[in-house]
Amino acid sequence: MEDCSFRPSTDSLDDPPNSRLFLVISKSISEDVIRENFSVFGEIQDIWMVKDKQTKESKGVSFVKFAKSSQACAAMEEMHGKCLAEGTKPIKVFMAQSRSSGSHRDVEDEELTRIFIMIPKTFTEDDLKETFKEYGDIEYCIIIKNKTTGESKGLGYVRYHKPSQAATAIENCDKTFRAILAEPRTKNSGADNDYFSNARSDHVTGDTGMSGYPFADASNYTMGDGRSSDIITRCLMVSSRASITQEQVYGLFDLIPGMDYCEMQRDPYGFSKGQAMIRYNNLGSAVYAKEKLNGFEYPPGNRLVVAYIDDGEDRSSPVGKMAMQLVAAQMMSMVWNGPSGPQLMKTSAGFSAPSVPQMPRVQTDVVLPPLKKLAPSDSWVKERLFVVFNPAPLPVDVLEDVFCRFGSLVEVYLVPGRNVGYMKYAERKNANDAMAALHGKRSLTSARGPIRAILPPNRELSDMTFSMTGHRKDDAST
DNA sequence: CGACGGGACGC
DNA sequence: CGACGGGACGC
Repeated sequence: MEDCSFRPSTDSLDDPPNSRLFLVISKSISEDVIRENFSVFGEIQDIWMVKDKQTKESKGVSFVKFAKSSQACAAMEEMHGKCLAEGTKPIKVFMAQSRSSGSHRDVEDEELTRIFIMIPKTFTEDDLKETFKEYGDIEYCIIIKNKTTGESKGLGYVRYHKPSQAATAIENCDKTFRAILAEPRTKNSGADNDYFSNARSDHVTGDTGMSGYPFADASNYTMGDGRSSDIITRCLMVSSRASITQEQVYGLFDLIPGMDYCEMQRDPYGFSKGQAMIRYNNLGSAVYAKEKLNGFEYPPGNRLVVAYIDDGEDRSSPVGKMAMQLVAAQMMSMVWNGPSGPQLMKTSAGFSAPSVPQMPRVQTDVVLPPLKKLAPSDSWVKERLFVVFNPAPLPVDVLEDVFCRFGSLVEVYLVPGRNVGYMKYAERKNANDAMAALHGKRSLTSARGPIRAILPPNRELSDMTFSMTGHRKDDAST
């Protein structure tokens, strides 16, 4: 694997951290003797004895660089206090301070024996112990909990007895634990912002919008609501506070097939009014678009308002309104969602939709597996797909629809303000299956541009890249 | 007490 | 082309 004995000792950086030892030894000890005694602990990448520039005489100080921190730690533990030759003083072995630190303070075991990890919220301290005892004797395990509710914050500490045990755990435990050495607790300055970090809500995209947003209550229409704005037409008006381009509106509403018109509204002076008109060629698409996109955060944090507008062509009598809604909703439900679309069920409550095989809400030339349930939200994420959208992200529910089909999808996360996101899976195999199925295939509804995704490892680079080409419903004929 | 050298490019 | 959000302890 990583023999690389030909590699010149170029690594002047202390990489990985804590892999270089600082030795205080008798001036009479040679480099060869050091090598003999230390190479039994692992791959030595470099030995450097500090010598007087003129006399070339050893100053009794050496550095030994190992490939791994665990090797350096084991050597330190075993060799500290040993005599390397008759009549010489016992050697001292410390972890070398990182070259950039500038400090020459001894690194204490205290700083090398406690690891800090991310764990599922369901993990108990006993689970922690069971998981991490294979790397060495554990002094204690602690899970960080909310002090008032006692609920786990998904973070923990494991204190080992020896630095080599902590290093081995960091090197060998599952990467999803993100194990690192814990900063010593005594130092208050580093992480004293507990109050801020603890106040974080789970919803990154603030929920502050609903209250105080003038259009907030214009969301889903309700049955029996007699407002005159509830006429059903093929024509929609979308309003946005944040500036939004015609491209973006087009991309968003074109996700629903049947759009035949989309235009930003401008005032008489040509300034955008933050509104756009969209017309579909059928009522069902318009109903579905309003249902799905009204209140949708786009860009994240900006709640779109979508309402029907009367284009003079699709007036419906108040009497027929409800029937129209039900028919349109049911139709779209069959086409897009299968019988169990959560939002549409609200509209057609009590109405038993015909049983239709699950059809994806997206159009692909890939045969997608059937819908699968999402994994529980507190599932441990073992793999993520990194997805790039162009020009704009697809709605989360559409992405869920596609990516859940390979199983164990935990969450779709879109990076706020960027055209990228992550599909998180509880099982690596499912993520790989999604890649295998979608790699190079034309799929997904029309973001009018390619969507590409890669499988990023949690740490390592990966060359597994695939692209999904946007597919417009209305170019099926071409 | 006991702390920082050597070497150097390929698209 | 395009890349992030979590993560710190009452001694």
